[in-house]
Amino acid sequence: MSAFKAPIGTRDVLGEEGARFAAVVSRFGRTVGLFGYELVVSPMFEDVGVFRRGVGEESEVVTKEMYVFEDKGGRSLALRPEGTASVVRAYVQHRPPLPWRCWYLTPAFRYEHPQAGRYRQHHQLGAEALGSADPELDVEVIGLLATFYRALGLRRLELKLSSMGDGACMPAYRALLAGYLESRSAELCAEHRLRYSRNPLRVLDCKKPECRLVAEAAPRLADALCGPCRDHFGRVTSGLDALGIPWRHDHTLVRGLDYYTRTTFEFAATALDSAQNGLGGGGRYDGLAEALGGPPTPGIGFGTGVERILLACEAEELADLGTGVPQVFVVDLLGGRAATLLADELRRAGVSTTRAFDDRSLKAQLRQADRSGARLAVIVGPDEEATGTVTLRSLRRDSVAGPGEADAAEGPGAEQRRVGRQDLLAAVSGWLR
RNA sequence: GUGGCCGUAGCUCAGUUGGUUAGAGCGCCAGGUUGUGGCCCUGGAGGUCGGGGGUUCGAGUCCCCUCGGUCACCCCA
Repeated sequence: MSAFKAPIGTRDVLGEEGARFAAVVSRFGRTVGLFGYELVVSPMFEDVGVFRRGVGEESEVVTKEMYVFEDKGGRSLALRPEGTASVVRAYVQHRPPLPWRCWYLTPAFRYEHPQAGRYRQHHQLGAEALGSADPELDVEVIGLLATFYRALGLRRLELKLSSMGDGACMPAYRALLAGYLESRSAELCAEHRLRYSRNPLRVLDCKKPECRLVAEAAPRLADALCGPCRDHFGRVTSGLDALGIPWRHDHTLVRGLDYYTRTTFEFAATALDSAQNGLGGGGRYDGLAEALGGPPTPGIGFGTGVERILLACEAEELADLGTGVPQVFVVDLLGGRAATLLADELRRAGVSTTRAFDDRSLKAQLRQADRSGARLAVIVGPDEEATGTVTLRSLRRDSVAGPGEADAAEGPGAEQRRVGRQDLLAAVSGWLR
């Protein structure tokens, strides 16, 4: 096969799916607008250090999944594997007034073996809020994501919540856990027997039965939290309760990115039976700005995958995401220029309009009009031209109501009628109402 | 990175122990209607059977390699 295909793990979104993709994005835009977040656009590639130091040297994403390349100037760059590190880098560079609350849509690249709901390029919608350590901000950000999912009509969701502690209690817990694991290291699975000391937290969500057994009895982070972290977590959960957002404390929620402190959360779609049912997640990253060379600045945010959302909507059979079908289809038997002008007039008036090209037969144009999903055809041919009129024809089963003369041959209740050329807009908008 | 399953028209698939010019449905295009879509009828276009090599008189069918898809592990959106 000599024709090119999209690279492995990537895909083209078009047709019906394109309409749903656009609907998801626009609904996110509406939601963040409701919350007063501003759009931030940052580059799709960054100095590789942004991710190494931001996401974490030890993380799976950085160690094995990054697309790293050298440009012609010898700079070492990486395609962004996620959104947060870039946004925080932009914050450090521009220092916008705090609190800075923003949102984005970005492709994300990870070199992984593709499978259901997982691609080498996927798309994330995200929001970040920097400059406040107030737990009410955590509640707002999680609430924003919940509001968005609700706006899409998603119902079968589970919110998992945890706390990663902070600079005071996390290192102590890590040491405590490492000590515990050492005492039972012989019982761990082959992989973790050798690597538990490098990142003890990973053992907690290892799926191997032997590790699970050891993890059951391990000291819990929730019990090791310092006072301030415990208070913070309590304020977050009570805030979610107050907003009526159900949640579940998940001790095994150890998110893969190293920058998280305190609150971490993840929404899973229970309607999805595939292995990848995580819709979106995030957390607080109070040390991230500093790690990227900026002033200490607390922050919290999330990313959510558009492809996963689309899968979840499909699983919950949410058909009504609003497709981009036009309202009017102009049929032109005069060679095509008349359609250009009529479509322009309708579009200027805010009526979404499409038309045919290549001067096809009336039959062919109407067939195309039917398929387009438009409600109404506006037909111009020699007869209309001679009489200064246009013909409005219903493309549905209903008849053409409103102003204008019913087609003499069809009588009242006809599915098409003639109106004066100058009455086009009034007749069309009357009909579409 | 590891493993299971699968690659025949745009899509979903059929193709008998290897045997003539590779089929169907849907979709697309045209006609049946001197200006009327949806339903129906008729016709048409569209395939180097993923690619390469091998076995054979002969390969969509058998063997090897390779590329791709899919699902799972790992990890994550």
